[in-house]
Amino acid sequence: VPSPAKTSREELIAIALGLVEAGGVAALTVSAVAQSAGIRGPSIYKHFTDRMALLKAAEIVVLGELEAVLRAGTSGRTPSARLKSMAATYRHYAKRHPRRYELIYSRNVTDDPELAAACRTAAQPLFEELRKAGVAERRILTLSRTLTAFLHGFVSMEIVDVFRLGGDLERDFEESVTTILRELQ
Amino acid sequence: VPSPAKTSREELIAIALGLVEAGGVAALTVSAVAQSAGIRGPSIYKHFTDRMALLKAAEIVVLGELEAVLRAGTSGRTPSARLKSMAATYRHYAKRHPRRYELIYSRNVTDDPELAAACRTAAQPLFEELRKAGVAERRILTLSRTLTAFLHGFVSMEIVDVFRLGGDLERDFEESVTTILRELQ
DNA sequence: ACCTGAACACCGTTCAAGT
DNA sequence: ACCTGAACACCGTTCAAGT
Repeated sequence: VPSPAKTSREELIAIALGLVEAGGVAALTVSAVAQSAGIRGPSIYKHFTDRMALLKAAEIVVLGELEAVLRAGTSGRTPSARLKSMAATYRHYAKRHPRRYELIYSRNVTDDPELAAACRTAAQPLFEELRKAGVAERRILTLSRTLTAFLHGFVSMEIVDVFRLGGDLERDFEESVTTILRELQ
Repeated sequence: VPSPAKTSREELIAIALGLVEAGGVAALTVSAVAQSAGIRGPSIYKHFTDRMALLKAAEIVVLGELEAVLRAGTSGRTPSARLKSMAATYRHYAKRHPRRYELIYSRNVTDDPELAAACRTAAQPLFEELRKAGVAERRILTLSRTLTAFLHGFVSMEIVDVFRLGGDLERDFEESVTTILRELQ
């Protein structure tokens, strides 16, 4: 006689994301997820092997969301304009959802093939734009690394507020992107 | 009748750094530090207000170390060569001490004036080199942000091994730095 | 002044028992 | 098949008691 499911994998992931959004990665505890779902802590283990698996599932959702946001936020006529709008979109996503963003790079899970695939998917829009921009094939990987490293570094330092030295962050961000993409005329 | 001190603030910080080096930030527990120092967990609170204070003290040590390493590792005749060697030094420090590096950006402590001061100190060598390189004063803050954001982003993605797409990371790093510093003739 | 054991409220996780 | 309570080994932290 099976006991009826009070929740589902999908609902648990949604709850997990809500907890992260509200209180950061540390707030994503097995007990808190269970409580929100109306079950007891141990029951979580019927849906996920452990807390890390829950974290991983949430990370994959965020990476998919980021990809969609990047695609939707990229506009402009020139390749340069499109890449700049994509960079701005990346930054705004991270600033609007700092907890979700930090989840991606919290690296609780390492060396996971599914997560690696999700990372590549999230990076896809950038590759496509660089290709459309006519960047030489052997230059694409390098330039994408320059840009993603800068974007990740800038927004994570901004979220954490390392930039306490004043100045105009909007302007600095734009000038930085312009510097990095200078070769695109 | 005072009970004799079995340890000191300095020893506890050294132990804390050793634990981070060995097992990451999560391995820095109050009990583990206490055990290494030959005292019981609760006694830690006679030396530090809480675990965060211990973390903060360790972070400050690492930031000081980073500054010293950057100063020692910067060489070359031209401004461009000096900045490139500083960038390479930064990367090598992070790769050699990934756990210590991640401690700096783990951001367990936020909005702390002492920590902010230590961050500024660690960033000082870069400002000095940019100034020596003759970069216009109103451009220094922007360019330093471009470079530090890139450096932090690159090494943290490298540590975590997001770069699973092959290619030559050494070359990509150097080309990226060259791109960012292009304006230095 | 510093160290201690006992205690508290929390973790993640396992497991036998329920339905 | 899923949920439960009890249990375990861990956290960080407080506090009264020791010296």
